[in-house]
Amino acid sequence: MNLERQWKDQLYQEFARIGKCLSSPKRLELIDLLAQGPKAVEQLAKLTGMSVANVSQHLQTLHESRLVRSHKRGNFVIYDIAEPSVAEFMISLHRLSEKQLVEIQKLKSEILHHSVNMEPIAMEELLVRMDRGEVVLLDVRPEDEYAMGHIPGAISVPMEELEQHLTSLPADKEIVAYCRGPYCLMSAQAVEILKSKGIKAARLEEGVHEWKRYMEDSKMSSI
Amino acid sequence: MNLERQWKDQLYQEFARIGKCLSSPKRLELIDLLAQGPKAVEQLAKLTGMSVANVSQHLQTLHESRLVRSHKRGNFVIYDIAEPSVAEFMISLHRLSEKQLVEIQKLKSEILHHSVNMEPIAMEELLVRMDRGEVVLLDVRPEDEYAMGHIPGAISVPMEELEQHLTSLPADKEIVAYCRGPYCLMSAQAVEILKSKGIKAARLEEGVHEWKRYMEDSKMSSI
DNA sequence: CAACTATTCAATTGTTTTATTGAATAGTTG
DNA sequence: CAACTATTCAATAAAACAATTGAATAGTTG
Repeated sequence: MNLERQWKDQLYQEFARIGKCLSSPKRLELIDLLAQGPKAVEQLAKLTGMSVANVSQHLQTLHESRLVRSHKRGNFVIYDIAEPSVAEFMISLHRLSEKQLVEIQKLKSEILHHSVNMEPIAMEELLVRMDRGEVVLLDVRPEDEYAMGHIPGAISVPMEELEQHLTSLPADKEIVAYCRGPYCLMSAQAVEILKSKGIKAARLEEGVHEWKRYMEDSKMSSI
Repeated sequence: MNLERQWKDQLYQEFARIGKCLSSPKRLELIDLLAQGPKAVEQLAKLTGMSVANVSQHLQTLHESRLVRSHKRGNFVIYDIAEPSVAEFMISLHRLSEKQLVEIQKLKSEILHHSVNMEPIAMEELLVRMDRGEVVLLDVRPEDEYAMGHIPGAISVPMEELEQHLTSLPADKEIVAYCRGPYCLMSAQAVEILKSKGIKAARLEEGVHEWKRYMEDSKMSSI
C-alpha cells in the first residue's frame, strides 16, 4: 500500500516544519525572547545581535509554522508567541537538550564559576524561605515582561534601575534575583552588583515559565 | 559585554543540534519508530522506505546529538532511543504541531474518513469499558514492541497473525485495537479486517507513550 | 580462512538554507 | 504631502544538507 507511505511522508513533512524552526540557534533565541513577552523587530535584533532584515526573515519562518504571530501597533510590527504552549514546548526542548548534551551543562557551569559563589538557589528552598519572609524576590527583567507575568511575590526592579533602588531594599533580608530563565544572565549580573555593595544575594536560575512548570510538576508528585 | 553574546551563541548552537535532528521528516519518523522499541538498520529502512545507507546516515546524525544509542548484537547494529524522555519529548512535539498546524489535522481526518466510521474511541471511555469487562484491547504491533511495554490489560496480536486469531476472540465483546500511535495505521487496518468479518471493533488512536502521558495528566487534573 | 552479511564511510550531486545588501512598502509625523 | 521610521521583500553569494552510489569494514558462518 503505497498510499500509506505517501500519507506518512506528508504528515512527517508537516512535523518537520516545526522542526526546521528549531534548527537555527538564532530562531530558538527569538522564540525564548518572545516567550517572555511581545517585542518589535528592532528590539529583537538588538537583543540577539542580528541585522534587522535577518531577524525579520527568521520571524517570517516562525510565522509560517504558526509558532509566532504578529500585529501592527503604530508603525512597529509586534511579534508574540502564538500560544502559551509554545513556551511550554521550549522548556521541554531545553530539558531534553540539557539532559542529553553534556556540552550545555558545561557551558552553564562555566558561567557559574566565572563569578565566584554563584551557585543558584533551588526553587523549593526559595519558596519556603519566601513564605517565612526571609527573602525578597527581585524580577530584574524589563517592566513590560514583568507585567506579562511574574513569579508571585516578586517585585519588579529592571536591571537598569537596580543601582538606584539599592537603598530602598530591606537591609535585613536576603535578596534573590531572577530573569528570563537559565540562559539569561541578567540575574547573575544583578547578584554581582548586589554582592559588590555588600548585600547578601543569590540567583534563581528559573524564569516564569520554569516556575510554572515546577508548580505543575510538584502538584503531581504530591499525590 | 561581548562575552555574553558569545556564550549565548554557543549555548543556542547546542540547542539547535537537537533542533536540527527534528528538521528532517525521515529523522522524525525514525525516532518515532525507535520509541516503540529497539530496531536494526535494515528494519528501519524497510519501515521508512529509505535506502539502508540513507538510514544509517540519519541515525549517525541522531547519535551525535545523543538522541539514540546503539549496540551490536550478532552482526546487526541495534538502535534505540537514548532515554525514555526522548519519547516523551516527541509527544510534546506532536501535540504542538497538531495544535499549530491545521494541515496535520486535515491529514489525520482524511484517513479517518477514508474508511467509514473509523471515529476513534476516547482513552477515557476505553478505560471505563475495559474496567467493566465490555471490551478486549488488542495490541497489533510486532511482538517485541509489545514486550517492551504495552497498555495494561492489552493482549498481543501482531497484525500478520490477526486473521488466524479471529476465531479465538471473544464473540460477545467489542474489540479495540491500538498500535504505535496516532500516526500509525496498523490499528486502522486491523479494525477494517475485524469489521469485514462482522466483528464490532474500534480504533484507539493513542499508543503506549500517549497512554502514559494521559495517565500522568489525568493524575494531575484530579486534584 | 573464504564467502557472506549488515552496516558504515567517502565522494558526488542537486537542493535548501543562511546572511547580506539595497530597494520597496506601509505607516506616521511635522 | 514631504520626510522619516520600521519592516519587509528580492537578489545574491556562501554554506550546510540530503540522497545516491560504490567501496570499505567488522563480524559471522560454513
